Amino acid sequence: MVSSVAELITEKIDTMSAGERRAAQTLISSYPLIGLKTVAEFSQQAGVSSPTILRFVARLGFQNYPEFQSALQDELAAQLQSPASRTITARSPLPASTAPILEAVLENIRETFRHISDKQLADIVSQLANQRAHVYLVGGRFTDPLARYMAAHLNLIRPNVTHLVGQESLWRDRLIDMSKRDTLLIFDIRRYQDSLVHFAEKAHNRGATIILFTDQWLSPIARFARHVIAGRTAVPSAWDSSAALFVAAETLIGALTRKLETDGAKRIREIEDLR
Amino acid sequence: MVSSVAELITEKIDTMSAGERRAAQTLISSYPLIGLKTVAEFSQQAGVSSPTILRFVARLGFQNYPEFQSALQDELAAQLQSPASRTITARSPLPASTAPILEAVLENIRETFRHISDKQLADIVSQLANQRAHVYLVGGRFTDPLARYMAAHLNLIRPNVTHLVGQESLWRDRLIDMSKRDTLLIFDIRRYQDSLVHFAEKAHNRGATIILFTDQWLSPIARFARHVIAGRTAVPSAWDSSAALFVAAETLIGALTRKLETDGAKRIREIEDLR
DNA sequence: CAGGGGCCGTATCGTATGTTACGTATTTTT
DNA sequence: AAAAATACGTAACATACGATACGGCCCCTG
Repeated sequence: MVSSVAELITEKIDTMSAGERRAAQTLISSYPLIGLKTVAEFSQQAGVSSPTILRFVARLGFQNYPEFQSALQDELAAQLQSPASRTITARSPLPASTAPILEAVLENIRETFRHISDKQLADIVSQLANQRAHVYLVGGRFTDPLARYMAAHLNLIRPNVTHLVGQESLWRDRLIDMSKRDTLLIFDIRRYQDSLVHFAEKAHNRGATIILFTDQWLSPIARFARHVIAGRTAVPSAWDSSAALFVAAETLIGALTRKLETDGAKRIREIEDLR
Repeated sequence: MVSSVAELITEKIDTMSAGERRAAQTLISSYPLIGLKTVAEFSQQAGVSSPTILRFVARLGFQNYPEFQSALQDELAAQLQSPASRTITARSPLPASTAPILEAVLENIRETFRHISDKQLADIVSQLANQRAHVYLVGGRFTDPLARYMAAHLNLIRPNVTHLVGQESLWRDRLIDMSKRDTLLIFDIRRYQDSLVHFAEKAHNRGATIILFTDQWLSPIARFARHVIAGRTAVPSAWDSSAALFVAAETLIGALTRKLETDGAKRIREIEDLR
């Protein structure tokens, strides 16, 4: 099995003619970006004609140019997805140690936050800072604990926080209480649960603002969400990792606490007194 | 001067309509590859129509779609040029406000695993691998979600897993079922809860093996525990961070899955069939 | 030196892609 | 509550792109 186009080239370059070799070398010299541009640009860059490029692509075994481009894009996707994966696969196929998973998790967290801007965070925080509006939290099979964790903290720093538990039919009863200014915070990663999607849609129809924590492939709920936090979940393991979402949730809690600290400090003191 | 398309998006996202935001979120979630594909594919992926994609591109300030694609390709070229530049760009876009907390969390995770040996992990895993023995999980105020998360996974890969919920009096009733070979997995961080300590002591007296997830100052339960995972929790925030413990829990799940994969794979398949 | 085969570019064709106009639904405003 | 404005999708359009047929050139061979 040959995985990368680059390997394919080195494999077949002996069977190529002069013009095709020029195409190959041009592609390798700025791999793989030239290949993503049009045939015309590629040919001009290589100093050959368009048909030569197409013959070059055909010799690599691709049926047509778009198929060749798709292969390059898939490679690129694999590279960009987890930069750590290169070093991982470079070492050993099945390491007994936990280091690879750990590195992947750390990289996931970093990558996740690279796509979260200050402004987005600030918007979400101010949405959650409206203490008169209700905040509802709900999660899926594996993410419900995240919702629970966040609800436990939110309950401390502001009123009107509800974690929706148990059966879906129980959630539905709370829909009636949701109004335009309320917020629904949903956690949903693969495999996305129909029940969550339906619930999100209904809440959306009632005008609630939806904040979605999901994975990088985006739950269908993204369609209804005002804000989307897309966390990286891929790790070299049988399971996905929710660590990045967990850290994102913690960060949100921290930011909200800072924003509400004047009110919040008083509230927390009162709660402590009650214990 | 605005360099990256990603920055452009965060800058203009609140001037966008719902459909355009979907496009933006989709692009960011798998940045930037979807933007290199055709308008049709992009629109389908985002769940909107082609014109919406084009309106989205236009709002970002591009004259037409190819110009937008060129911008993405130029970015990609700059990134791919030097592998070192990736780590550079990896730092700068991190949101300023969350950066300190984020760095602290990452360092906490790394530091936590520095104190966990492969042998310790292996010992815990083989303790949990005994499928005939029961595994009980319980957590404190903020750590109960961690216990719940772990229980959700453990339940999939082995039988006889019980997450103890609700009032302490309910836990006590399970003590009678605990025997010498059973395992109690406890999460407890500051402030350590008396109820958990008492429960751990009683379980210990009945001969159960206790695995403790705690913070670096060690819960008093450590006295009774056979294994202790001490996670770093300190972050520059009002709250402690349980992220390191969360990752440790995920790692344990992963390691156990690998150990039980022959049995586990069959079990998971059966569970899938039942859904 | 004549003949043949392979290589490459020019020019043309069909099609997939980006673009735009228009109508409908939804939301917002008065 | 009505009307205006905005947002979104359907469908028709034009362009630009990839594909292909064809002809000339070079090199190798007899």
